[in-house]
Order: sequence, then structure tokens, then C-alpha cells
Amino acid sequence: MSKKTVRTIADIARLAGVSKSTVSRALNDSPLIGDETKARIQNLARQYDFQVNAPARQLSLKQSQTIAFVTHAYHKEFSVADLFGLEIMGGISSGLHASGYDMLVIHVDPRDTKWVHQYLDTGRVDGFILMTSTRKQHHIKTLLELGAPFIIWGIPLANQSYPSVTGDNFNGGKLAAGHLIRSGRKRIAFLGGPAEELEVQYRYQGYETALKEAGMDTEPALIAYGDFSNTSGATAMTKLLEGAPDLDAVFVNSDLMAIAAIEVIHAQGRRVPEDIAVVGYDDLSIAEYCNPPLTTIRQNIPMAGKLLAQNLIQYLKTGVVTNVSMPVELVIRKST
Amino acid sequence: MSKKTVRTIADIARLAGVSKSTVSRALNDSPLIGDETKARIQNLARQYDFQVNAPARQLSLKQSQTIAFVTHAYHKEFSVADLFGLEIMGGISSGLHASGYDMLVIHVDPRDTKWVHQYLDTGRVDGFILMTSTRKQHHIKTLLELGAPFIIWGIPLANQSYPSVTGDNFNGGKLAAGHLIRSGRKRIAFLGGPAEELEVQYRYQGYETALKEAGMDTEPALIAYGDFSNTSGATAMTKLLEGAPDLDAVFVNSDLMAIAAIEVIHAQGRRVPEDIAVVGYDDLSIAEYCNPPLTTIRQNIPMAGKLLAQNLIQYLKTGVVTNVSMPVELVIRKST
DNA sequence: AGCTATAATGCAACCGGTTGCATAAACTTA
DNA sequence: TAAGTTTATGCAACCGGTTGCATTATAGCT
Repeated sequence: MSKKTVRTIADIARLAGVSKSTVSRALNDSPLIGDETKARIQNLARQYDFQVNAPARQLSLKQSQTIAFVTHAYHKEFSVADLFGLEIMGGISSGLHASGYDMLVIHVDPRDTKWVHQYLDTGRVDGFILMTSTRKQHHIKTLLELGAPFIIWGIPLANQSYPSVTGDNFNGGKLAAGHLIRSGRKRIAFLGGPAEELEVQYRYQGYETALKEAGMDTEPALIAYGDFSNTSGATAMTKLLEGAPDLDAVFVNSDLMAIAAIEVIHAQGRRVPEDIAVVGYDDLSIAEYCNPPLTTIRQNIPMAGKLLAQNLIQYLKTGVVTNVSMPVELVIRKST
Repeated sequence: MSKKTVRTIADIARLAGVSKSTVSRALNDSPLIGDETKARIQNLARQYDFQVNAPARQLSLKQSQTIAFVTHAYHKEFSVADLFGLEIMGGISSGLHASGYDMLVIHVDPRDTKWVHQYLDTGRVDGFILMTSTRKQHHIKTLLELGAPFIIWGIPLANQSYPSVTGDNFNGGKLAAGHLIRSGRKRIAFLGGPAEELEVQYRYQGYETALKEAGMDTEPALIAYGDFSNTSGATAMTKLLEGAPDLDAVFVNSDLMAIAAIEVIHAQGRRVPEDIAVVGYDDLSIAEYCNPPLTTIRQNIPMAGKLLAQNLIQYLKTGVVTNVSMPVELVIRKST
């Protein structure tokens, strides 16, 4: 078994009675090669299960057909907070594969600044997909300075040009608030992610707009911010309940925080959704199974991944920068 | 910015006034090079942020310092069924990274038999980590025939030699059943994964042993099998309730099936855990948040990933085959 | 001093592709 | 039919590392 005799284009060349260059061109479907010769070589390749040697090709071409999925260095333990990143990774990987690219998963330590060189200069990868939320701006700056090709999940800085994919945050906020208003809620709180993030600001604007259109006012006591994590969700929810004990609904910026918020609400002896309705964000796979099942704003994660992959590749090949905002959808379950 | 002047070992060689070979050896810490020269070269490399060119090195060494995480081809949509694989991938990636390896994620179509060549023969990866449950045996056979280095998550076939990592399934079953017995349950059902899988058989043996030790008997009506998926869990649970309406507990072989089983129980107007206690398996991150929070057998997923990584690398380097069975832990929540 | 280990370094081939340029064969065109 | 094109293929250099073998310098020994 095992030992194949035909491993290199030189082997094929010998079999076909032509030169290496002819084989190389034939396999790459170059128009320089005659149809008959080309067909003969391609048949041989198929027949012997020939596969080009990737490193050799990469070395020669100076490109790897591989992109890096950049994620933060792993902590001691895997945590549910990584779920969003993990889920989107599935979509990305799938999208890349469809375009003939492979996906490398790399962990970067926020203090490390050499990772770009480490992967790009060495020809290991052709570009990056940035998901890390911590230090994202910092990483973006690094990548821009080095002229490294990348795409991000999120809203791009206004004065810079690089591709991105994000959900339609404004509409997400508006849908969530609108739904709560329509179901008769009167005092609707906003529990956001980090206030400085554009995503969060847009969601807030959507929320505000929905309230305005319904003739309702925003109130400082009904606004709080966390950082998308479980614990920050609990803290912020506690604060909201203290500042506005009579609130009857809350729009939370992530499913993870929403779950924590619901726990806080339950702990205070109040019911969801009877006393307080909760809308989450993301529609992670856990949203459907938590207690009660979470009404949430669905980001189409598989499609997000696919778009991230496709648009990065397009950028690599043509330099065209696309910034896409994906539609977002309200999924009604039991928490409202 | 950007354009670095020192990109290759030849550049360093020029700067140091030595030959390429000396630089190569110095950077690889070869004992052939004099201490003083070695230090000088290493300093230069550091100073100029030199990074070796990966493809060139791979081509020359015929190894890539990369391993492939093999997963099934993605279907139309990402589904919660992939959670386990996704979670373990985090641990693997982290473990590989710690050993200086990168992780490539590859999707293989079950009908495709060329993927091994595609990645191994081309020097793209040095080995594989197999997670796919569908067609796993088939893939294992292929890999063995080709002599490809790999490790699997699961129990290895008795008459074959290859590394593996798995949870302690016997103990998992015993812990689960033991816990149910201790909490006074009398008619404890077993809802397994595919009956032909060794994991499932071991879990069953653990369950059986616990019952025997408590002087209880197993009953055919209390045994049913699914395939780890949501829907199969619902079907099997329905069957159990029909065959043994008075059962008061069920040990389910996956969290995903457990969640489905609970829905079925609820739909029949019975309560969890008051009427029927449920123990799941895996402790996925959703287990904590479902309704009610699931008592389950925790597999230490991050550690599993780390071990898969380490043991595969060890196997690559030394040929030593390790088969590890990881301890498993009972996590008590509200469903029992 | 003469000779042999031993240590340090360089030469050049090699890994397996790609590609600019030269060449040869076949085909036009005047 | 000679000159000019066009088409198909080969030659050889190159991508950036690694490594067996040769070479030179140094040290050790009798």
C-alpha cells in the first residue's frame, strides 16, 4: 500500500514524456498548453491521484490559500462566553472551504504584537479574520499599519478602509424595543454591551427610536451597560432593578447577559415574562434551551461566517472593500 | 514602515558575515555552531524581528507543524448538535498552540476518500484529530490503511493500535445511576446513544453495575437507544414512557438528548425532577442554562482537547501510542 | 615537530513547485 | 519560398529554507 510512486510533477512529466513546466501549466489549466497535451496530463494526474505539494507551491507563489481566524489566547478554561466566536467559526470555516481556502485558528495574546509577522511574513496565511472583542481596536491598528489584509466582525471605524461584516444593530434595537412596546410594556430598560462600542450605540439608537415613535421617553435610570459577559449582565441587571424597581421589560445586548439577568430577576422573586419581559441578542444555540426560552434578536451566524470568508477572499484578490450589514430577525420565545 | 529589509536567512547571513547554513544552524540551536557566533546570529535575528519562512521550512523538512481537526462537511446550517465538537476544538487548539503547532480545520465529506492525500501527502498537515461521529470507523480504516498519523476522541478498536482519548464511560454510567439510586429512584431508565458504539456499551455496563450493587434489576422496557441527536432523544423518550409509564428517572447519554427528553416529559404533563429525574451527559455549556438546569456527567472538555493535542504530537515524534481514559464527574443541578 | 582528533564553518545540492525567456514547429502571408 | 506570426514546449533560475560532505582552523597527544 502506502508508498506512491507518483508524488511530484516531475513524476508526471516523466510519465507523459514532457517537461515539469508543461505539467505545471497543464495542471493549472494554462492556455499556453495544447488541448491534447493538457488532457493527457490531467488524466495522468487523476489516474495516479496526484496532489500538488502545498508548501512548494506556497513557497513559489508566496501565498498560502489559508486564512487565520484570530481569537484571544485561551484562559485556563473554556467558557460559555466563547460560544459566539465558536459558532461563527463554523460558518467561516465552511465558507472558506467552499472557496478553496483553509482555516487556521490562532490565539493571540493581547500583549503580543508580533503575531502578524509570525503568520503573514512567513507566508503561513494570506489574511486574517478578527473576532476578538478585547483589544480589537488595538489589533486593527496593528494590522492597518502593517498593511495586512483582514476583515472584521463589527462596525469599521469611519475614517479607515477595510472590509467588515456586522449585523444591522440599529434595526436589532428597534425590533426588540418595538416588540416589547407592542406587547404592552411601559417601562422598558436597555442593558447594553460596552457603551463605547458602535454596535451598542446603534442598538441604543434603535431602541430610542422605537420608544420615540411610540411616544415614550428614555430615562437614565433605565439604561445600564455591561461587557457582554455573564457576570457583567448580573451586575447591570441588579443596578437597573435598584434604580427602577418598577421596570417591566429589558432589552439585553447579548444572550449571555440576558441569561444572567433572568437569574437576577428570579432571585428577586419576580417572574419572567409575567413581571419582566426579557429580550436577548445573538440567538446562540443556548437561547432556545434556557429557562424560560429566550426571545432574542437573531444574527444569522452561519451566513455571517460565510460572508466574512467570501468578502475577505474577494478583498485579497481584487482589493475591493465591502462593508456589509446583515439583516437581523426577531425570534419570539417564552421570555416575553 | 512595512517593507522589511531582513526577510530571509540569507539577509541575516550577510549581516553577520557568515553563510546561510551557519545562520540556519544557529537559529535551530545546532551544537555545530560556536557559542559566540550563535549568540551573535540570534541577536541579529531578534533585533530585526526575523521570522523563518514557513513554507520553505516545510518544504525542506517535509513537515508542517500543523495538524488537522477533522469535522464533517457542514450542512446548510450550523446546529446545536455541533456544540460538543466546537467546544472540544477550543481545547485542542489551545493545546496545540502550546506545543508550537497550528490547527487547521478541515471538513470532510463522508463519500470523499481523498482528503487524507489532500492534506497529508501534500505536506499540509502532519496528522489528524478525528471527531466526526458519522462514519468514524470508516475514516479510521482509511487512515490506518494509509499509515496516516491520527488520534481519535473515543474508544479505539481492540485489535488496532492508535492513540485515543475518551471519557471514563463505565464510571460515567455508574455515577449517574448511583446518584439516581441514592436519591431514592426506583425505576431508572437508560436512554443510550447508538447501541453499537463502545462508549454507549460501557455506559450501560456502568449503569447495570450500579443497579446490581443496589440490588436492583435491569429491565428491557427501561432501555432505549438514540443517536445523540435532539430528535432521536425525543423519539426514544416517548418509547420509554410508553413501555414503562411508571419510570421515575432516566439516565440520558447526551445533554442534547436529555433536553429533548425533558420536553417530551413536560409535554406529557409530568414534572422534572418531581415525577421523573433526568441525568444528562457531557456538560455542554447549555446544560447549566436549560430548563431545569441539567444534572449531568461532565467530561472535562478543555482537558480532553489538550490531551488530544499532546498525545498526537507525542505520537508523531516518538511513535508512542497512548490511550487515555479521562475521569468523569457528576454535576448535580436541578433536574434530579 | 608531526600527526591526528575535534570544532567551526562553508559549499552546493535538494525539497517541489512556478515562470520569464528561448526555441522549435506549424501556419500565414506576400 | 522567404519572412513573419502564432502556438506549443523546454530550459533554467528562483522561492527560502536544510543538511551531507568537504574544508579549514584549533587543540591535543606522543
